[in-house]
Amino acid sequence: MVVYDPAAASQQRDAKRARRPSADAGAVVPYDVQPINAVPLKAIASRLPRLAPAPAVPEEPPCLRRHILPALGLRDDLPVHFIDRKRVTGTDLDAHQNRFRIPTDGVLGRLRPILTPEELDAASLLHDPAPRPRRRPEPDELENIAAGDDSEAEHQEQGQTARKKRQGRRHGGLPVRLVDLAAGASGELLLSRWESTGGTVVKGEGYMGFVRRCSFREDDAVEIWAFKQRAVRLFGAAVCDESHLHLLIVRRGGSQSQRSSSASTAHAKSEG
DNA sequence: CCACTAAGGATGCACAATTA
DNA sequence: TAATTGTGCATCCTTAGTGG
Repeated sequence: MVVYDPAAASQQRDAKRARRPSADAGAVVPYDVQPINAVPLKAIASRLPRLAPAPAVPEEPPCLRRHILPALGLRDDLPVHFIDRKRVTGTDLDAHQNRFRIPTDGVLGRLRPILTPEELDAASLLHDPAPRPRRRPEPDELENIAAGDDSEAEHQEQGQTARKKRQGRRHGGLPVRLVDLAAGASGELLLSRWESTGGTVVKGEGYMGFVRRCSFREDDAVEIWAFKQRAVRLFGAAVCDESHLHLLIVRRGGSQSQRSSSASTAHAKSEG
């Protein structure tokens, strides 16, 4: 097993490309995608919030290239990027929440550099929104919010601080697929960063169905890996098609010893 | 078939708790 | 102390059920 180092791999690919521009299909820059350095990384980096030290890149899941990528119809030599690790929370699995939160550090520091500007834009990750201060609205703002709402006006008359929540904006998102060793790939979900909190989530209709089938449970430690197959054409012929961005969620270690057996079961299931 | 209603799903804001 | 994360819940949307 080789620890995958995206930076080192990138350097190797660059070196290869310099020698043999099209010999290594896995290293070919897709014809219709701007190179990663098209993203104004310097500009982004200068505005990045202070990030925690990047976690050491763990080993790739053993069956990733042998089973998962082929099962998804993807090339087995795709670059796979470690995004981050986190502990699954109750809200990640809550049927009413219907979303999976991605740690901000991983999104900004490791996921964002691998996406094109178009993809970043779709996920609301292209620009860093100015942080909106958390504050209670001024009385005149309350009036505006409550305009046309008699009950709200009554509340104010009663000296209550109750107010209506603003209806959230629909953020849309970047189409992604979540992948789990037990559940396989989800349907098309959306990766999006919220304007209000800057939190990044994967959401969508099929999420809860995916969660019900997946191998992780609340309080499990999981790693998040990302991979995406870019379209490659050779002499006008499609060598491989563009795929969705895939986010692989793998349970690793975990604090719950009783879950280790189910983890191995899930792993064995995916292996077999 | 259409209109109405209720229940549950989907979404994202607000804020408390936690962390660095 | 500021930034980040986790949680509660308001709001809108969709769909199933019901009655005319």
